[in-house]
Amino acid sequence: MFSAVSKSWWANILLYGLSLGLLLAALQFSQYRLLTQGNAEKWYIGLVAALFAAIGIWAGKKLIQKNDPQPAFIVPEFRPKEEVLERLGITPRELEVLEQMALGLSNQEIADKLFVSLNTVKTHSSNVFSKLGAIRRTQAIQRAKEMGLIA
Amino acid sequence: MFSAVSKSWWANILLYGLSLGLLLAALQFSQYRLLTQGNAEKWYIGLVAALFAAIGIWAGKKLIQKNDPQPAFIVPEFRPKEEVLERLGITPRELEVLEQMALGLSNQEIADKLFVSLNTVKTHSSNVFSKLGAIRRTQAIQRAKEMGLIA
DNA sequence: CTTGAAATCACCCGAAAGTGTGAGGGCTGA
DNA sequence: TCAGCCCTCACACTTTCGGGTGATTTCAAG
Repeated sequence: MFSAVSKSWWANILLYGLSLGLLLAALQFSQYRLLTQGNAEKWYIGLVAALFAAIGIWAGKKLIQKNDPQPAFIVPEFRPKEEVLERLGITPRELEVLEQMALGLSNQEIADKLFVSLNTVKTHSSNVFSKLGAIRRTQAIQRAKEMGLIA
Repeated sequence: MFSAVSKSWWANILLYGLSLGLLLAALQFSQYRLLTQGNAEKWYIGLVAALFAAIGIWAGKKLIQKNDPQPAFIVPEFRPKEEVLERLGITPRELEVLEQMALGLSNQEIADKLFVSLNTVKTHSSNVFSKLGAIRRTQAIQRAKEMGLIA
């Protein structure tokens, strides 16, 4: 995720630099044609200014959009924070139960989905609660979300 | 909310136009001083281009930040989607109960917090469940979140 | 081989959640 | 004034949760 953001960012920087370079080149080229006509300078300067303001707006827009970590449609791929899991001693199975809980499933439904008994799910969820310092499943979900354990 | 956005937007347009005008004026003024020095034009043009690119980026940034409702760090201020609330017929009080539920509070705690009886909270939550098509509070929370009703 | 963590399951019991029904008061628009 | 919505509360009932305790199995590390 971090590398992806950096990559987009550098791509935009390069893109912006490239566009700026190209425009400067075009500018250099047309300079000799226009400057010979005498009083065209003020229009020329104005045009350049407007053009670069426009490209600036465009570039700024692009940069901001990429810097914002909330694209929401590109890659919502979620990864639970391993360090928190280890610190709290939450096992993989317990995390699975926690995830299903957050989806709004009952213990019985989780049991069916994970092919274990209802009692097993209860045990797992009880362990999760104590490890999260929660006394209700809604509380556990809330805490897990703000800790980055579940999406 | 809508009027505020429009206001900010127009303020930015005005600000940008003003800056552009000032720069053009400064440009006009310095033109006669610099152009007399002969080969200063290319540097001059480049400076103008860079300057306007910079101001363009700044303006674009400002405009985007105001237009984009997802800045994430500037204003986390959350607003439930009114159209969804109306479509489902969820009343203000029901939404309040829903929000407290999502924070992991029990019905009794919600009752204490909102200064109503436990039975009242139960009634509200029952109504919320049926309106959201949920049969459990965790499910209701999940649905409400993906519908943008709660944070 | 022993020890321990993880996963599995069972039973009991109290607390919380959720359902259904009924009802009264306040406010508003027809 | 009256229908309709909202908020409020009650009570009985069923279901689900959550805590506590204990047990078995598997598997990997010591």
